[in-house]
Amino acid sequence: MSRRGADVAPTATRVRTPYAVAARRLLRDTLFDATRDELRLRSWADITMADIARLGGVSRQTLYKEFGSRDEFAQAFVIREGERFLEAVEHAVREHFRDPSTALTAAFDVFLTTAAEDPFVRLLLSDDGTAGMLPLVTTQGKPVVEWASERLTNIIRSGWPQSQLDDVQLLAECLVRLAISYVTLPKGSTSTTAAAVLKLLGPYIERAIVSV
Amino acid sequence: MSRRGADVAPTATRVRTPYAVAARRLLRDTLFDATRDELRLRSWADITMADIARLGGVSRQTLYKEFGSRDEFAQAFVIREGERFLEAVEHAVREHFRDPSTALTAAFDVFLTTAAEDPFVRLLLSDDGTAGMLPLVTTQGKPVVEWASERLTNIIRSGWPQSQLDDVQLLAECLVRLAISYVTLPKGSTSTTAAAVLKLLGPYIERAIVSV
DNA sequence: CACATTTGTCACTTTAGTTGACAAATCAAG
DNA sequence: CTTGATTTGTCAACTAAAGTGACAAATGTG
Repeated sequence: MSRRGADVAPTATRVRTPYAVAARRLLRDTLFDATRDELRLRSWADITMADIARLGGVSRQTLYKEFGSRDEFAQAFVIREGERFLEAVEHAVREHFRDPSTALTAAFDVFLTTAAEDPFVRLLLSDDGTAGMLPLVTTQGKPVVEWASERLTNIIRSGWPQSQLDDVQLLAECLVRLAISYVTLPKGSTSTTAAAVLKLLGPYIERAIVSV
Repeated sequence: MSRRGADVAPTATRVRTPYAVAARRLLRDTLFDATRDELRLRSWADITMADIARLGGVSRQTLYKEFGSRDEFAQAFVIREGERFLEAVEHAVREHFRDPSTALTAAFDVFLTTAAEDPFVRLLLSDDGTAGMLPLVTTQGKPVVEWASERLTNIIRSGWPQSQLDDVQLLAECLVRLAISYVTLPKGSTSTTAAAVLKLLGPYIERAIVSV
């Protein structure tokens, strides 16, 4: 078993997550989890970087090395929390990948429902303003919106590959923005909202996605 | 939030696994998992330490640092695999913690069944002799037996705290030895075997565990 | 305004993991 | 049973990751 190049035999070897990669993810997850738990007790403003490091069993320095600053950490944290919703959305879309309209409605509904029930989101909304993390999905929400839009774009494109990229990007970004808006400021039931959004975007979808 | 001594407040703070600990466990798990998968393709004798390290995405040296030698690694691996069975056993015991006899029968049965269905155990038994890992649970099985005995002792003692320690240790060790024996060389159905063992050990249990 | 805390950064130490090398043991082939 | 190749186990030297203590600058808070 010499150590040159393509070793042994490529016998359908499943891609194994190498330790180094897994360890990095573990580090991030540990810190994220610590933060989420701590957020149940204290507001984001009250939690210092030193706290997070200590709770994760890591030095403050490693925390800063992994995430450049307090803000970056918060961004990453919000995105990680958001991933849960995007997974729900992805699932909902895949169940209706033939009919874009139904898919949109189902996905939007699922998103709003999941979000409304999520403890972290409730915390985020019960926020009195300056103290918490709310700005991270609104005034300073650029990274989150960009991330979610890209994620959603991929979901849509994987279901409707014939669609035009920029059309989908536009749709995805606006959907993300609407979703955030309706989560932070709900109006009516989730299904009503979903139906309304479909009414609004249905025609565009008809043109850009369906009839290509 | 000064950084002295017992910080903040001991507000029922759940014990969070610190990163360093989790990372170490991750390292071991990564290597164990790699080995288990590889064992489906090649025999233990054919798998070199270099292979394991490479599959785990780690240098051969770290592998040796974590486990002193090939043998120690194998021991640890077998024990990790065995942990699954002990969990099943623990569960079975806890369901009958009032009646030792029933607990024993159920646990023994569950153990034999779980083991018989386990892919790794099947591999271990389909072993032609010198090539595989079989010696690790028999002729060189001291660490495994000791580990399993201690584990089982704790399970029993947690259910029957009034029992005498050495009585339980004896019982546990013999149960472990019998279990290994009946796994490697089955005879009759699992329930028949379990009943037979109960018949054998029932009187001892009656004396040592029940009537104290 | 003055005081205390927190952030972000730096230079330094320690620790974990990598690399390449090597003798000794093991094994396969002739 | 001897040769040659492979593998094991160990080493010292190197690199990367994390920890430590200190500090100025920013930020709050009374």
